[in-house]
Amino acid sequence: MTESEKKLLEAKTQVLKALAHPVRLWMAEQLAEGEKCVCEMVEPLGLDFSTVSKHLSVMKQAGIVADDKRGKQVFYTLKVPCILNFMGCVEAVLENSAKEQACLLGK
Amino acid sequence: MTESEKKLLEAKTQVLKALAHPVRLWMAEQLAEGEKCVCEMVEPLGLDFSTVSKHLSVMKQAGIVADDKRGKQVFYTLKVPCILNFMGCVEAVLENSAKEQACLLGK
DNA sequence: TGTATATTTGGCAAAATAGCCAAATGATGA
DNA sequence: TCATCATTTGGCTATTTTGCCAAATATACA
Repeated sequence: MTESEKKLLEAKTQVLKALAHPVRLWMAEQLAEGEKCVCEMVEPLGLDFSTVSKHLSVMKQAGIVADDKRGKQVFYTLKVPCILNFMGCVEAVLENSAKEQACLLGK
Repeated sequence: MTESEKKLLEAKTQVLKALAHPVRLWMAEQLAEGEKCVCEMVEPLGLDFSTVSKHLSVMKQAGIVADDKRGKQVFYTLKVPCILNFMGCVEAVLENSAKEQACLLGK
């Protein structure tokens, strides 16, 4: 593996990591429906404001979301909706696993 | 957020986490080209046999690979090729970020 | 200018993850 | 059966990630 292949791999990984957390995945799903400000996400998540902000900054760093400051609030949008197409695949994995589980139990 | 929504979110996250590591992503890409035994991946990665095995077990647990023991070797296959469609989206994110970076530097 | 509101940043402790080594398991063939 | 090879598991430390608190920033408005 060359150094540049390694670099590319790390870069891709960073994007994946930005989604690979329950809070951030939830945020991505929320943002898929339209922009939201930080304050709108704090309460449903039941987390500290600073924690929510940090999660959003991880996603921003990864290039998945964009922020837009308007007045006192900051609105986030999903930059790459194709990310959510992927969730169909992830759900297929889960259904598959559930089926296998059921099959094992049936024996 | 209900308890079952939380459960679903965690399950999806587990699938994403299984890909969100350079070593595991590399493995997934390799397996996309066809089955491989553990021993074939150890050397290119330059990691301990046990480390490679553990990474594969994370992916197996997540339901994205299957293992098949034949003789002394264990062969792994990618169960869900749609996972790699997603990488197109991830690459789009990276290109986007690169473009923005270039734009900022150009100013 | 001062105050209140929304958000980010720095710092810290707790939890999760990664990778190595050594030991255990499992299959093959002498 | 014994020795060997491929792999997995257990256990340990080092690193990374998470989430809270407190403090800093930024904006609007009195």
